[in-house]
Amino acid sequence: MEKSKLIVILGTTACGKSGLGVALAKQYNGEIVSADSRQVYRGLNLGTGKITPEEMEDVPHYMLDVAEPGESYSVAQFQQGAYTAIDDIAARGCLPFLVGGTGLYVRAVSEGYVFHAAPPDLALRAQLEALSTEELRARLAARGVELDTDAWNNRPRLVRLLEKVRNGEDPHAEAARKPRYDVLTLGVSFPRETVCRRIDERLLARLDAGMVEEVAKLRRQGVSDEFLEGLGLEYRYILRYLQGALSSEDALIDELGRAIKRFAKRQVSWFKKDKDVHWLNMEADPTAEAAALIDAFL
RNA sequence: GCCUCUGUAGCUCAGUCGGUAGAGCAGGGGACUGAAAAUCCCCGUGUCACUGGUUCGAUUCCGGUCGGAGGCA
Repeated sequence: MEKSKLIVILGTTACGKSGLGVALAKQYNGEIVSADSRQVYRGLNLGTGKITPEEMEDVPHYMLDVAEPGESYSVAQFQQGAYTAIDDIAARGCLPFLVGGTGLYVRAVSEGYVFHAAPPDLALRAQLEALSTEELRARLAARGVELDTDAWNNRPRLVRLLEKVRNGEDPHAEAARKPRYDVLTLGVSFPRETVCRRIDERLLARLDAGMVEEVAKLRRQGVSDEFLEGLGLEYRYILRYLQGALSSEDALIDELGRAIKRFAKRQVSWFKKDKDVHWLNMEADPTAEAAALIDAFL
């Protein structure tokens, strides 16, 4: 059976992925599946830079607002939902676009990560979380698990390894993948200085638009500080600002701006590993260039 | 005008009881298949303001010059 075609649009934050996605979707009778680990949550809008209903211009979007803030959500759930949405779009004869900046989520779908038996065990995690890092390592060593230096102090990863071992999964087994789609990957990016400038501008604009209030509102609705802290970036730093740990709006802008830029760098390191990305020239006409690539692909 | 403090990595500063120097932030590189905007790993040569002097040797001590901050008048 022939695989259905999927257009992936990835890139760092604040580079115009959403807009490009909508423009191309309209041109190709397409629909959009978001691949963003924070935009899956309802009510996280300004802080995640989520596309607004107006900006969607009637192009259907999927995998936005599919979880309640505070709820645990994982790549595997995302992959499942994205597969369903993409298959449905293709079945109706439309062209699916996967658009997003969460490297893991994009890749889980575009490369078809195969997830194993061990699902997250929240109770076990809570229990392991209480142990010292040495103890976590000791337990892994007792099970014959070898650690590389990158994971040595990485507690979430140590916990996950233990979780896998607990489920009889071999943590050293090669990660499996079963590509489900025929993929064309387009990348949007700007030189670092430009990305930084765009990040700063967008940050100020969203602050004006009421981003702080969005976080305050979530707290009022009962979303825990712990959850907000764990979301990182906007939610983490605005929370700290509301808690008084960041003394002024200037301090907030300063720290949050830096954090977003650091994040953009991590995104780049994720994406540049992928050799099949067609990086669009943003100085010229990225939509036209993308359209040419899509025409050739289809 | 006088007095005191100060001039060290892009920024903020630490330090060398004299043997050419190190942190945080920024920056760079990387890992990451069920928390991923999370989490973690690696990377620091800079005329130690300039200039004389003392010394085997000065960024470190002494003098001067030029910046900066404060105080007195």
